[in-house]
Amino acid sequence: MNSAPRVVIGLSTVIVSVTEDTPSVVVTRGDGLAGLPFGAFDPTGDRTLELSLRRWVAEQTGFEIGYVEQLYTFGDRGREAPIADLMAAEGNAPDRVISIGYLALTPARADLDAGSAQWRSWYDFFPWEDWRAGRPASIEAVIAPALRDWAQKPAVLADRAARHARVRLSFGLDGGIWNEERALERYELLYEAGLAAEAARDHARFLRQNCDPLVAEMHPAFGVPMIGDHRRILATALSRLRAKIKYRPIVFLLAPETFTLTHLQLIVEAISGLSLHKQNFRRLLDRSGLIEGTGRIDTTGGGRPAELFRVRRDVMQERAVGGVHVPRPRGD
Amino acid sequence: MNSAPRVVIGLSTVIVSVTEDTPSVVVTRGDGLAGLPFGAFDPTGDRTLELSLRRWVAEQTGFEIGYVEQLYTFGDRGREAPIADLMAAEGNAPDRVISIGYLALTPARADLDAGSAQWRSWYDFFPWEDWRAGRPASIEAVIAPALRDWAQKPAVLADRAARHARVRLSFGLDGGIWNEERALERYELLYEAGLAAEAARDHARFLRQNCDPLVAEMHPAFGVPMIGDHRRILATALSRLRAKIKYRPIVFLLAPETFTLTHLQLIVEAISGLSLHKQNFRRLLDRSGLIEGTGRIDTTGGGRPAELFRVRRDVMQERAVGGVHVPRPRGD
DNA sequence: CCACATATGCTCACAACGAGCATAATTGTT
DNA sequence: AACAATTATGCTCGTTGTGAGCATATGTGG
Repeated sequence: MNSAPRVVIGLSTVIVSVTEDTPSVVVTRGDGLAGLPFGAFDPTGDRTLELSLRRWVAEQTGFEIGYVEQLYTFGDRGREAPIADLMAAEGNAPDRVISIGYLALTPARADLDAGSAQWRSWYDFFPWEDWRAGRPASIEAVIAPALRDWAQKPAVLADRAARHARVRLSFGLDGGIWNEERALERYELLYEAGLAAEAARDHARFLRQNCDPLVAEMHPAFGVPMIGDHRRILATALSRLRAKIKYRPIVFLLAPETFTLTHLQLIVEAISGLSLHKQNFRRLLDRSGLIEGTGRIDTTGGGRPAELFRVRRDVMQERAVGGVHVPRPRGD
Repeated sequence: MNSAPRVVIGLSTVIVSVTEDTPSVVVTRGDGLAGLPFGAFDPTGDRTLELSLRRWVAEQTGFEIGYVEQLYTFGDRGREAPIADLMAAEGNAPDRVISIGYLALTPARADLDAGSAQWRSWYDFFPWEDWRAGRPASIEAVIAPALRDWAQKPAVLADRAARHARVRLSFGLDGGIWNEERALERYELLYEAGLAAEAARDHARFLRQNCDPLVAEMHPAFGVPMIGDHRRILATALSRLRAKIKYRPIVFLLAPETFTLTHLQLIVEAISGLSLHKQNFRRLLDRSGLIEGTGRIDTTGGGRPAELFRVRRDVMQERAVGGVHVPRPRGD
């Protein structure tokens, strides 16, 4: 009965939280390989996509998520969402899986219910994205050479030039400037160049080979792989969050009720992967009018105690803008 | 046979072009009510969503689209994509329709093939969004009173306050500032307030009534309605384009090969719905380094002839940013 | 009392930007 | 030919934004 093709909508969520200086995401350990929380949309039951998402995230991880936004819808054949495998294992393989990625932000690292989910730094998956202590050495040592090799491959000169330009632009090599927002672009480039473990897996799968090349020797500089298209979705979340933090006051969704300015700065630095000028960060926040001091003081730090601030929720909504302005290097 | 639920992926495209000072989109006339070009994704045939889109846009309108980006995926029950009706009419009703909106930009208004498609100003659908000649009178005269009525309806004080705040924020009433990027927010508000004709239709449909309330008397200030969720997708496109034009050099995708600076300014003004300061616009473009003068001159204008410029395509790619900076009013 | 650490306040130079004046090069009119 | 009308282009001026760094305040532990 070859009636209508079976389409399944897979929803995957990047749940982000920052503790101290670590930006964490919820991953499911599952069969050893990390993955995002995911589930299938119920076409007959769920009224909206987002409600569906909230429902099964609560079921799976045991806590209610607050802020959620849609990231992107993927539908490439050959880069299927892991729900495809799950259903195939049940002898229920769909003709096609459409994968919708979501981003959720939570202030504190809420305790996770089951043992199947845990928090993990997103820089485990993208080591090259953390520039807080300067440019990661592995870029020049490992990633750049591999990408240059890839760029040299095409026979036609123009193709080589195009590849070199892409490498230069996305990774800021050869005097180019680093743009932290281009995280997705960088991951996609590594995937295309066969330097993401997922690329080898998808390729083997396409050839219907039965090996599991994810265990193949891949240099740690290229990060920890994930199931299905989940690292792609995570990279999308990274890019979106880094861009949005600049023009919308969403940092506060990641901060606790009261916080010191240093605390807030650590969150922004964790997200953007850059280190910021302390005094200017304070000035910016001061002028934004988005926060107000509580009289209280935090004495847990080493030096002079810091004042605790809180968000002015009334102003939050009003503000069209209200980002935190990650600086560009000037004349450098 | 109630086996697997039938899910259909509908793709709709907002194809944008600007001629003179009119931002146009391709709409299909169809049964009298305007709609965007749309089609169903073929789960077994098409390799990617975007390829599917390009294929049937070419089939339907007869020209190849260039730049395309995904907007958003809608799945609300009760606000279905028009493909649901189309399939239902064929006795082939799906259990659920997921609607993915796309935005395409073309420089010139390419000739449309069949008679079923035509270009139309997007301000026909959103008259309140055009502030180029100052604040539209219909906002204060028609829209604001209707929204204030709606905001007064709830019995609980807090609900009324919340509604008033939303109205004030999105439409910049009572001293609030107008943010042209919030086009989607404004349309959604009008829909929720029952001031978009589509809301009445969806409501009647939900009640399984058979009337067609779209023909009901709705003041022209609320704009021309569209089939299905297409005006929602169009509003999404408007918001996205207005935001993106500020930080990415995408204006040039809407401009011809060579153009005068005034021409470019007209495009930006048409998109943003605002009028800009001429000299500052020039200075900004000059400093961006994104364009270069051809020696040639355009004499079609009334006064002093203007120099023709072209894009420096090499620089286009390099630039992380490169928007056109629509100004905020200062101290107003 | 001192070294140390962190928080907080302030200045300075320069870039970005909103606004408007002035000038240049056309066409059409008297 | 002089002049108004129109549009393009060049420039200035004052204000605000911002990168960078110095200086001071306030806690801790020797």
